[in-house]
Amino acid sequence: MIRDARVLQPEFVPRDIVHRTQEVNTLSNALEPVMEGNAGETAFLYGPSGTGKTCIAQFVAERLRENVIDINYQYVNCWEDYSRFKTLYRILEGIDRTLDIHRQSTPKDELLERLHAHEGAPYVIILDEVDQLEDKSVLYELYRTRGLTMVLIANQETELFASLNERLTSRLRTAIRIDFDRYSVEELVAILEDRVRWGLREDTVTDGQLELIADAAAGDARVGIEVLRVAARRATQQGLDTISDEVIETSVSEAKSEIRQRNVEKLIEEQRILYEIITEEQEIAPSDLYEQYRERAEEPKSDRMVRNYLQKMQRYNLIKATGENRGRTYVAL
DNA sequence: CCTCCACTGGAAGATCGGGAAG
DNA sequence: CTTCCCGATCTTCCAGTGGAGG
Repeated sequence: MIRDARVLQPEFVPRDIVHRTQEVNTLSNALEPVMEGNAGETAFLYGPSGTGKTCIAQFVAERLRENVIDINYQYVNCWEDYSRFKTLYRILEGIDRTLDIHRQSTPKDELLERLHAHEGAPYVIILDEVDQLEDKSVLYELYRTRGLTMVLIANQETELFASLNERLTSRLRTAIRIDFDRYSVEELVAILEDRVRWGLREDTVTDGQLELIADAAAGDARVGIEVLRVAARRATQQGLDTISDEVIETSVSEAKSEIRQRNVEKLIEEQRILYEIITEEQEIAPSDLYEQYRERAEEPKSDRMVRNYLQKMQRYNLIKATGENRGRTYVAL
């Protein structure tokens, strides 16, 4: 059934983009000066998750690298590398192969100095989930770095700019802005068809079934591809030659819970205790939550730290805080 | 309406762990 | 070995906020 499992992985970047040609062209134009060895325009990619922002940024950057011999390119996920240090470290990794990766502590600001000292080929960096950056001033420092071209990815413009200071805001106002809307069912079907062509054997799934998947994914390609992956795996386990409607139906919820499970696995012990309490209670007031946590944890952290944990869990879309101040409750999703 | 106080989240400083320097 | 420096984590303190309950 499955011909090439990599094609069904979430991080897979296809050889051809079947939609979003407008967005691809706009981003290509922004990066055009890199072809002549100059810095490109700063580009902003906005849109909900699963609308192809990351995919298109990587696609355009990869294509650029194929056409220009002398170019450096690095993808940074600011969700994982959220601190100033980690971000700069990751960016340096893209140009400085001799950087001693075992060295945990470096003299203060040596990272930025090294980056500024770098002279040579144009450097294109993609900063994904840039709104997750703890210290946004690093963006200003990067903006000022010669020869550096930034592609910034975030969910919402207003949310991102709210966390930036004026100096940075006015600079970034001139950046090229590209909006990504949710995929329509037809577009999503086309994307899934493409994955099926490369990832699965022929005639294992009908167009009608892809429509079913696209419909359940509600414009989110990540969910759609995950459903396809789970369905193909299930059908294989059941010894089927083709994917049945029944398999798709059960795969939708399984795919969604697998996406959630992957996030739960990223939690540390303390956060998992909190997640457990909240899922048991469904909805809980802050003081009750703090109390129950103190009872269950072997060495409970302070309430302030618990609030930090809760914020992180909200970003993972595992829980939700409703209401403000006294009216606040935490709800399991 | 007003007051109270539970709750949030920023700021500053302490502590931890690991690596480098002496 | 000790001392210093770093980033990360955590605590302490606290100002600001707005819903609950008189």
